[in-house]
Amino acid sequence: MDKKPRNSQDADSRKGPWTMEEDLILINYIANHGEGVWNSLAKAAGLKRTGKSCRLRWLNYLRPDVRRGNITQDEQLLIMELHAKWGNRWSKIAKHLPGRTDNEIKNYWRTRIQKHTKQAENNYSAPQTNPEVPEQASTNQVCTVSAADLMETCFPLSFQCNMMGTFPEQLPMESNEQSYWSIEELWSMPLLNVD
DNA sequence: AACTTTTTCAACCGCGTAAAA
DNA sequence: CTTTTACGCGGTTGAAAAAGT
Repeated sequence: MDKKPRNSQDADSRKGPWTMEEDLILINYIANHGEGVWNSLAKAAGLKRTGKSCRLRWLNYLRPDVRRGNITQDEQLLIMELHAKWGNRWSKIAKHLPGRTDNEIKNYWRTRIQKHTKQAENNYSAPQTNPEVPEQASTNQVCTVSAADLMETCFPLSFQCNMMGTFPEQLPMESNEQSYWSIEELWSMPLLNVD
């Protein structure tokens, strides 16, 4: 019957999906005043949103340089490489993928990569109750096969070396021999030479 | 064509840390 | 120096879309 025993701060802030009006207000405000200082920005712009919400909306969606949609093969591989190195440091990983947000990469990893990793794992070690979690990149990962292991298993060494140093924004793409696999091909690979 | 299950992804939450008071 | 407030990050959720039956 009553409302917000809130901190007076975000007393009655809206939640849920952003409307087009809200988007426009935010875009317009930032165009005129710049981004940052999100709490006061939210108020000043007249948005009934928390600063947090504004920040997220701007960073992940409205910012002019966000690039959403299809992750390229290069990006897939880069994500795998960096995740193998750093674990779930999404923000850090995102810094190496221009236009991609931590949120998107995190989503991508969980839905497209982690799922398949688990599947692959189950395929070669089904009856194992508690497989060893490889100690990996400081953060706890939910997946039990690290991307590093997977890479090791799936990629020819020469290719790995190729990737690790300077990641190819432009590698010889259409060379005669296959240097890349699509993520689908990748996951369908046998994984049997893991003992 | 209608219903059910699965997948995707925008947005929320809590927590740790940094900055301000 | 201590307390409060803001920020940024990573984990998680749930509605909508897509895929399956």
